[in-house]
Amino acid sequence: MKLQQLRYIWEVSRRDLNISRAADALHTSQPGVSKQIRQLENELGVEIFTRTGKNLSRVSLAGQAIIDVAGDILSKVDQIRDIGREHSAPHQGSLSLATTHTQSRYVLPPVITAFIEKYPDVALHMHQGTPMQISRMVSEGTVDFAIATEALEHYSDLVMMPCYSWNRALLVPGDHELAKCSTVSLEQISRFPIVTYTFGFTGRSKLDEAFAALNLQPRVVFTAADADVIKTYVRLGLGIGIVANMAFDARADSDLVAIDVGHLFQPSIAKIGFRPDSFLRGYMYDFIELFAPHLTHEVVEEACRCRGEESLNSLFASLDLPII
Amino acid sequence: MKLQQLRYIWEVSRRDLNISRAADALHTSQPGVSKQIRQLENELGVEIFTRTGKNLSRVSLAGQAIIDVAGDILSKVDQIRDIGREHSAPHQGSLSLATTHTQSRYVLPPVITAFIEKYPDVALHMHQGTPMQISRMVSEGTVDFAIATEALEHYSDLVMMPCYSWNRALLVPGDHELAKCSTVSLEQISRFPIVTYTFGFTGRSKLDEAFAALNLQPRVVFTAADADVIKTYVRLGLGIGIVANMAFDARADSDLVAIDVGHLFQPSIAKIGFRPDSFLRGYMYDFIELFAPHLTHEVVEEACRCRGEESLNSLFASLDLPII
DNA sequence: CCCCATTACGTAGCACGTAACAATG
DNA sequence: CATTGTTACGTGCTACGTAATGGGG
Repeated sequence: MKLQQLRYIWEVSRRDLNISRAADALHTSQPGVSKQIRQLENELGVEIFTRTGKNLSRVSLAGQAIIDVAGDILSKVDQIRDIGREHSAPHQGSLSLATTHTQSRYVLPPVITAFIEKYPDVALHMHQGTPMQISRMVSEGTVDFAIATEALEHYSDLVMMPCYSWNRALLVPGDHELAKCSTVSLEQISRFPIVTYTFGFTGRSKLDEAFAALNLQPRVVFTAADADVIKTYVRLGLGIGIVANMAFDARADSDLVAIDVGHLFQPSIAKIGFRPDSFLRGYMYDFIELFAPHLTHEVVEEACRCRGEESLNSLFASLDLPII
Repeated sequence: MKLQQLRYIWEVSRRDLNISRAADALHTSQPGVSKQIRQLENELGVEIFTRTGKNLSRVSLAGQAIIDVAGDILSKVDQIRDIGREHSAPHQGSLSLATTHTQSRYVLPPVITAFIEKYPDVALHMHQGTPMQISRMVSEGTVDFAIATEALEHYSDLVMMPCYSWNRALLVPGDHELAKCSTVSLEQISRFPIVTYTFGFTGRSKLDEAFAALNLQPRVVFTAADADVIKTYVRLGLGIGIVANMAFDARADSDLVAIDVGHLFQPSIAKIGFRPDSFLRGYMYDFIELFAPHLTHEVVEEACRCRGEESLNSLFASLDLPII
């Protein structure tokens, strides 16, 4: 058994059982891949892929188990490479994030600035996507970290750490009748058409819960995945906006009035998540700490060790989060 | 990076950093090992072993991390081999157990008999040792299973499942004054010299606790690691014996009288433990079920999935164990 | 007829073994 | 001087690439 062979079956299973495409992706010849797979199957005495005629049709039962373990092995091989790099060139490497619009547009810029100043030789890759997309990316190992408020729970195999707590702001045009109110109630809000996030984005669920609890039916006339679009339609007078409070920029949005409505909704918690079996480079720990100062190197390591849900929760129960 | 290289550094670190001995163990030449290690170090850009002159003196910081991951990889490679065997020859393979004397002498014989009848082609390896020794063996992967009452807790990285609950019997010679009592108290027992297990063996701790709770100081005049020795000294009249009740054989020990003292002590629970990352062959599931019928294939798989202590406990809380 | 996997075959690289060498106690 | 790791060198295996072959849809 050779690492190449594991890499081959892994890639073939990823590429819809197409050996040719897998060979391309691996920068090698297709007969070579074919032969190595056969050799591995011979050595193990079991078919990994079942063939119909000349094509691979599906993964055998044993094959699936083998490929899963092969995936573990390959990720651990990468881990060893990272350990080497960490000790030979601690300030070089790459860091890839997957985040939502809210994070990358309003929260991350100062963090990224500080990071690239400290680590100019670390190549930064940022991927934006829906909460579900970014969860999948980190779960599959495409990126190192995911940062989001929603959907990270769906992948239970991730380590998730709370970063900060935030709540909402009500945005109205300067000439709106609510503009002079320093505080508003849910009843008042529900009288106006509302522009806010699409379901599944940026804590939308907590918003719905608050109205439902009072048996109010808010008239949501427009939903978008990000606050920039929401603000645009608030400016057009389509309705009043409810956005994450970090999305209001006093300077750039001086034509709008923001009214804090944190007392009306449950706070949401933004989290950072990563695979528990990944090796974290030194600069990755630093990135986390830049983003969430309470998540020091030690706390993160402790969180990695906690496999169970409960022990993780108890670890963070005592910490008080920054509130934005 | 090649699997061989990982095997080499792993073996060298196991063999006290002696490349020559590692090469012997690996059935290859010593220069080959030396060269491959250097190549790996080159590729990773980091020294795995620090050398003083010509000898390897110790493992570097990065080296230790690398070796640990290499160990994981190698065990997963074995796992893949096992998956292959499981599907090509499900009734062939090997099963190695580490158990205490109590288990192997009194509890396991019928289980083993049934097992080898069902799986004549599975090579069975049994290792006997102290609770600490067998815990270490299973933790290091030397054996597949450990079966014991004590010490398995010390290795928290193991999956441990309760098998049966047992308590103690008092053994006295036929002419002893307690021989006619159908039931005895701790006070009565504490009046006589006692022969029982050495500390750390076969539930000895529960025994001490029971006396301590009543502020009694039993006169333990002789301790042994197994019931056979204890019975021998009871026969010699050195004292009365307290042993696990499964250690009394009505036929072979007809010269002794056994008095059940289960009401005087907390019951002990015998457990089976294995590494959570090991691949269990089909016959291994069957072995477990032969030994502890409530531990079916499904229950064991469920237990493997539970990483946390708590979730494991809650899984078994509802099961009622066989009582011996 | 195109796509795709397998077989055939030649080559280049490399892992491994033998032998010689160096350093350490 | 015994033990141990490294360097030097030759060889045999094999992984891989090119080319040819064969099935399926």
